Amino acid sequence: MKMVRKKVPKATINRLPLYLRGLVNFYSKGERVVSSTRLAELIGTNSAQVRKDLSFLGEFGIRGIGYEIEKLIEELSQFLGLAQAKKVIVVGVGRLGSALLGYNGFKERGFEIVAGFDVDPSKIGKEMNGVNIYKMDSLRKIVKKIGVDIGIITTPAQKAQEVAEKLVEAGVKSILNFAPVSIEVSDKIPVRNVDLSVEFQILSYYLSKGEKSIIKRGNEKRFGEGGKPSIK
Amino acid sequence: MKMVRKKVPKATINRLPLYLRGLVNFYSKGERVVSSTRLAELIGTNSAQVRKDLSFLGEFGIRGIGYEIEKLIEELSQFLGLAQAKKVIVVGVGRLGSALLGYNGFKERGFEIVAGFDVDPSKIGKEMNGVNIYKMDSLRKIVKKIGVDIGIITTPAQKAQEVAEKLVEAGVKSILNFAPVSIEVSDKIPVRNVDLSVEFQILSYYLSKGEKSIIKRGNEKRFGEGGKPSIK
DNA sequence: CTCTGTGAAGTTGTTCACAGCC
DNA sequence: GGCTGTGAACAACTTCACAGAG
Repeated sequence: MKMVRKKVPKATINRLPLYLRGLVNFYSKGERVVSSTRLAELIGTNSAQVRKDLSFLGEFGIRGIGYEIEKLIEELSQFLGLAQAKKVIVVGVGRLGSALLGYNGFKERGFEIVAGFDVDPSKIGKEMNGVNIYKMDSLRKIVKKIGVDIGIITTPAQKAQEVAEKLVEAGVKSILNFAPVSIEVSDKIPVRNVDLSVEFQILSYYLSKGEKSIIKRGNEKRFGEGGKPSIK
Repeated sequence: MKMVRKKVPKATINRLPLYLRGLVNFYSKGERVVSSTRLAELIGTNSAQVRKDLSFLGEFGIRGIGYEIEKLIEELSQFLGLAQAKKVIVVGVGRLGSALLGYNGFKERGFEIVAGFDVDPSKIGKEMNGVNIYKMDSLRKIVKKIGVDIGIITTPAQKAQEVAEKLVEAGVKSILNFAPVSIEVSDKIPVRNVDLSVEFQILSYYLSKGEKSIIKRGNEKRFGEGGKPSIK
């Protein structure tokens, strides 16, 4: 029972879902084995990177052959905690919120949107794509009842911080924020931000520079609030 | 006329739009000067990081005081190439594509969506939020005519690669891809990928680990295709 | 005394290069 | 001969710590 699996770098964590995506794709095309080189091409890195990344989870390659796709998918899913389905809610059923409610691809991947919330009376009580829209006041009660893994914020910027606090208070375990502000959650709740204007602006820079190709991958950590430095 | 401004790290580039966002926010609240510490809190990093990042663009802080917000906004906008408005098209007017077409926040920030494209005859010829939807066959002609800075891909995964190639071929200068596949563009065209399932899966990992807070920021580079290493 | 700008130190992440197994 | 796994070298990025300006 060896428990001390080496610490997996954040940068690696961010790539694992991409490997998984590619592997599932390969598998559905009938392939059963894949080399690090092939996987690397797929996500725009090199084979050494792939081998190093995968080596953090264990040794499941076969020298001279490659990786058995089915087994790798299993290992990655396990490692990423995808074994059980996750429950997701969407707060803010505007254009983007509606688009997310309407997309069925998440469910296939184990992320089920179980409720929507909004303040607009014309939306409350309706259902979209089989998902009920509730009023904000019900958030706490519903979250307590069904247990929610991920809360998506698709409200206007000014409401985002307030919503984030309500989500945490209600017991939502992590947050995906689409509002164009940084939200501050006092707790140790994982938060990821997706700001499309930021994406545009980064592209704008490379455009104006006449720069080379870039592939975006998530990254950047922070602990709690203050930015306390760690041990030294 | 000193031209050899130091190379700005990718990690810094990815943070600049966040500083800009925060500065605009501060400014609209009537503030005129800001310290590195305050800016750092805003995006979840520390003051040394902020000062180092800004120092790559020049010296515009005032010792003992801080940064003049208006000036910093100007410098950042300039640096990111936001001085002239950018033209954007959306290929794939499904749920997500429609949401993007309907959102007016981009225009305010200088990114104007000038056309949509789809294969669905029921959408072609319509207009959404003042943007005309064209058939895919018109892509080349329209892009040639108006000049397009950013092409957004919101098609199903199977079509994304094909669309990417058409965009490049038509002369679109950069790509923002929402389809859940890695696209391969032969040219030196900047590409950024946003895959919401990937975001979910990264959150899933931190959830299952009971891990600390993370803030996502884009990152990861690649040159052209092969992954050729650089000079040694 | 406050807050910036920046070399230097420290940390994290990537690539090399080769031993080991198929 | 082909491909993985991995220490060691290298490169990128972050944080420290302090000189210097207001």
